[in-house]
Amino acid sequence: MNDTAERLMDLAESHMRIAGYGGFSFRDLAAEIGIKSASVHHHFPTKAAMAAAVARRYADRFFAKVARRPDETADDAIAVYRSAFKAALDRDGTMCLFGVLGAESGGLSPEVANEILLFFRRCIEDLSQRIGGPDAEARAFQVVATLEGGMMLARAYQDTAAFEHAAAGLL
Amino acid sequence: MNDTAERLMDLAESHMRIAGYGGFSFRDLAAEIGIKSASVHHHFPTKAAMAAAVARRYADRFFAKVARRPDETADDAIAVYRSAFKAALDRDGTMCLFGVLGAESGGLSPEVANEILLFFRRCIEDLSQRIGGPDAEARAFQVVATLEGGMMLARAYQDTAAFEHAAAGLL
DNA sequence: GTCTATAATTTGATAGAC
DNA sequence: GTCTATCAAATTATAGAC
Repeated sequence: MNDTAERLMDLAESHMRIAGYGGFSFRDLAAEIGIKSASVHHHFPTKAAMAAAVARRYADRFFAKVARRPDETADDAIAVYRSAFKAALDRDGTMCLFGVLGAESGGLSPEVANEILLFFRRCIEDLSQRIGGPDAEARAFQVVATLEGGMMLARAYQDTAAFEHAAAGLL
Repeated sequence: MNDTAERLMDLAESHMRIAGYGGFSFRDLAAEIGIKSASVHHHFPTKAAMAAAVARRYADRFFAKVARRPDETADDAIAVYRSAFKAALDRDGTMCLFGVLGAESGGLSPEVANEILLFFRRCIEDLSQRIGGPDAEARAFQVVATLEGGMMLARAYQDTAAFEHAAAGLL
């Protein structure tokens, strides 16, 4: 992966986390790094392919960040997920990429919609195992829903305190 | 409010709840009821104004549906909100209009973004009062976040069971 | 209230030179 | 890897007739 492609993905991710899939065009990205939109197609054949690539990179980084700790408890696992989501919010006030894309997934191409499904399936599966017990899966759904919903509220309020309030009751 | 405007709002709401603000055009709506896009501008001056009107109508209906019951407990109030959100999901599998718009609110015009903020503020204020107690506001944020996030997960999974799992732990 | 016609802009994408 | 040039399509919106 060369440098220009990385910078394009950085910009695409940033725009999508603010305004969704429709929140950027190849011309926007090209202008921001000083090239032409035709050159963007050299790195990514279509917009959908680019969004899918950005989604995969986001997922890779996310799951590296929440990797299982030795001797962790169920509450530890939940805290790790909460911290991972919160980090993005604190950095620049933007929400989880998959929270944005998931909300508008009904209008996205199958290749992007599939990445969304893979991300959340993996979240639920991983968290369920780490929480354990009879209601682990339902609890995992609750944790992910609360964190994603909390980020959405923080976005609407333009105040990260909304996320803190929402997530406070999880532990 | 005449019949054509109502039908246009019905369609706009449906499209937005599936694919967000970018999920419809005036031409789409016009074609679906057999008129031309120029005629849509007779009912709504701009797309943003139309979206704001749809948002206000959705909020009015929502708050009528969750209106406070006599002698309700805190759990009753939470159950009322859960039922109201669930109803939409069961009807056609689409999520809350404000959940979709909230996620992409960073790219929406101020007049639409403001309706989003008003809706969630009113949700939190109403729910806080009906829950009561010292941590009522944080609890209200948690409830709304979990329900909105749960709908988003149900959308991504294309399975309403995801919402059920997420919301199960609220009561 | 709806139409035709059209303007002005943006968008995703391609062909081919350098 | 980036460029110029361009295309076809879509989008929001307006003017003015009926």
